[in-house]
Amino acid sequence: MNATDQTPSTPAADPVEHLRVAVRQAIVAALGTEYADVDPVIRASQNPQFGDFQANFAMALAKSLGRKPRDLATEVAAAIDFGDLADPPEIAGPGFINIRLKPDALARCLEAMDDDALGVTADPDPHAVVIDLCGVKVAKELHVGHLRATIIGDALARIFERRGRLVHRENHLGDWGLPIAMVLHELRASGTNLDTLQLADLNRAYRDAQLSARADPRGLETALRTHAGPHRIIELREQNAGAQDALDAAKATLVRLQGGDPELVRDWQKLIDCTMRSVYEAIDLLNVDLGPENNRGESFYRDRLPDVIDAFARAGLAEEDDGALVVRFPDRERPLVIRKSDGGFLYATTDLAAVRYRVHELNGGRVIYVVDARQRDHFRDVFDAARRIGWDQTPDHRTAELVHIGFGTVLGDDKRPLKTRSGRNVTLRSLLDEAIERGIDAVRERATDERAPTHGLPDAEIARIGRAVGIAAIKYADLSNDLVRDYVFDMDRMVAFEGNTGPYLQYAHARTARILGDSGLDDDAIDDAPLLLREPTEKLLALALLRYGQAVAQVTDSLEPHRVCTYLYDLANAFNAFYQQCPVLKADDDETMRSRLRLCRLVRRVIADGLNILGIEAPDRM
RNA sequence: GCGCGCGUAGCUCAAUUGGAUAGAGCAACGGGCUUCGAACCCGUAGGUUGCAGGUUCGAGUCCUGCCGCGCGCGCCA
Repeated sequence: MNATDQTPSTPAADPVEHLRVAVRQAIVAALGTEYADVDPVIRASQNPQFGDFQANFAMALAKSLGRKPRDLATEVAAAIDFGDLADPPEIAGPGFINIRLKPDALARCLEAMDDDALGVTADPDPHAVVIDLCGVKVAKELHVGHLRATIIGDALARIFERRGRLVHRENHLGDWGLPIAMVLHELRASGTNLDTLQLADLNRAYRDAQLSARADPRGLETALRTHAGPHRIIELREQNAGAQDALDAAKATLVRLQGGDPELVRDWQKLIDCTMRSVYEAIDLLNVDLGPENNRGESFYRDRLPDVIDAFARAGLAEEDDGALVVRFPDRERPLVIRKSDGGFLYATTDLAAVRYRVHELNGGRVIYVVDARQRDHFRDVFDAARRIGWDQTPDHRTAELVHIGFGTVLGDDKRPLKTRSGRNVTLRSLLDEAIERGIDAVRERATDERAPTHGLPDAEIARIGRAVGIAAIKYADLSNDLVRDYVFDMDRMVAFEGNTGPYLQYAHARTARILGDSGLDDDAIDDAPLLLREPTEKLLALALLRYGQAVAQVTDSLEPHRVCTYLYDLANAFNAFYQQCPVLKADDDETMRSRLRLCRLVRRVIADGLNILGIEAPDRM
């Protein structure tokens, strides 16, 4: 059920909608029908002294009318009829119109919100949302960078799905370039049994392949210039020659692979299978919705690449330069190379084929790339090239939005990109294992308290909850700050469970679950309990709950998941304040108790739903 | 050199997309459990939002110029 299914007699959940209608009518009444399109700019007030909501249209509108904003606000305010929705508005400052909801109206909105939709409106746009996420490189173990590309993409996908959009999660595997061929060649040359291939073999082969192909022409130059001993010079010459041999061998392997050599293709598939086995282990721990059905890697586009080149050539958008084919842009120096001088294709070619596929064949109205910020220039080039050739036009002639979400780097406490002590990339798995261990420790420690509902639980259950807590800590820490910024990875802070953290939200959720469980009442007994919002904390909690739908809608618009985090943190704060001040099971009378239980149930649903769209679990106890 | 991004409390981060007195958490200090879970709540203190101009009723947010840090800069992905 969603908002659009509601009968007209049911008041919509969001008071902002009601206020918008009323203020708009007042604007028309005061100024005339030609102002019917003016946005009343209804916002939740930040400070209770300015009411619950405010209408901020007057200042900008007065400017265009050449009038004093305060006079205009006064005039419109006099024409506002909020009926039994709100008290008569007050004018403040330069022309703010402050609005205070009547308690009954607040309760009615909240009751209208108390269904499966929870105030989240459906987005009727029939176009798909395509999300490029994860970014697995075959034969390479996942590291910290993949954490962000995976969980941010998954969270966005969930949020769009929550609003009813069709989402395509695209795992654009790096499965078709020279690096893969190098590893493949290395494995075959070393006689590794590919049927028992392990991640460690892949890691080793990847490293060896990189090493043996690394030429050192500069070292040779230096050696010659500084008249190094003949021994050293011979050594370097051999290394360079060896590197060239290794590269040639890898290229030959690539050519055979691309030519469809059955044996090589079979081995190549084994490489992918091995890589993906470890990827799915991590994905599974992370509670991310991604499977084989989401794989559409570089190899998928290989047959479409010649056509990309032809299309650009036919459209007169590409030109030859030093034997390469490039697309030039009027506003920047560097062109986009779409075909190498040796006739080979590049990642830009593949990306262009992917844009076309995603818009034309998947009918994507928004194509979102969750890839780290360093590739910003690359995607700008690719998107601009795609637009110039018209590949951003959906089959029904709508202009698709192509957007790169360039997230920042995960830093260590030295403010440098996170590395191990020995300077290696930190594997995702090691990060997750530590988070899980810390989560389990915390839950186990907590369970020693006799009052804790986890007291006496079997160890396997403690471990299950601890895993959810540890993963929540790590994911929430990542999702809760602005994507574009780098952030410092600090496990201690994440698992401290204080402040704006995943476990803090899980705790608030567990509190509601405990109360509801202890009440002994089933849903029927709460369903139509009248909501009595008498205490200040009850009212603030109600206002916080009502903002949920807007918080979700905002993220499908801005593509900033951290706003849902901030919202949930505010809600949990409001709940904890309410919890502190208002006894629920020990309320003075039965009516109050049932009202407060209903509030708890709503909080529980919103937190669980909010965490779910972030890909975070909400255990009933912890 | 050119391009892009980022500078907010001692530390880690927010700021409803241009709105009122810039808010949280940590660290510091003070208060609250014989009552639903204290992983909590309430309070005190902490700021020239890198600097300088500009736009306007109003700027952390937009524009210009500096400073600092990071990233990128044709045939790797």
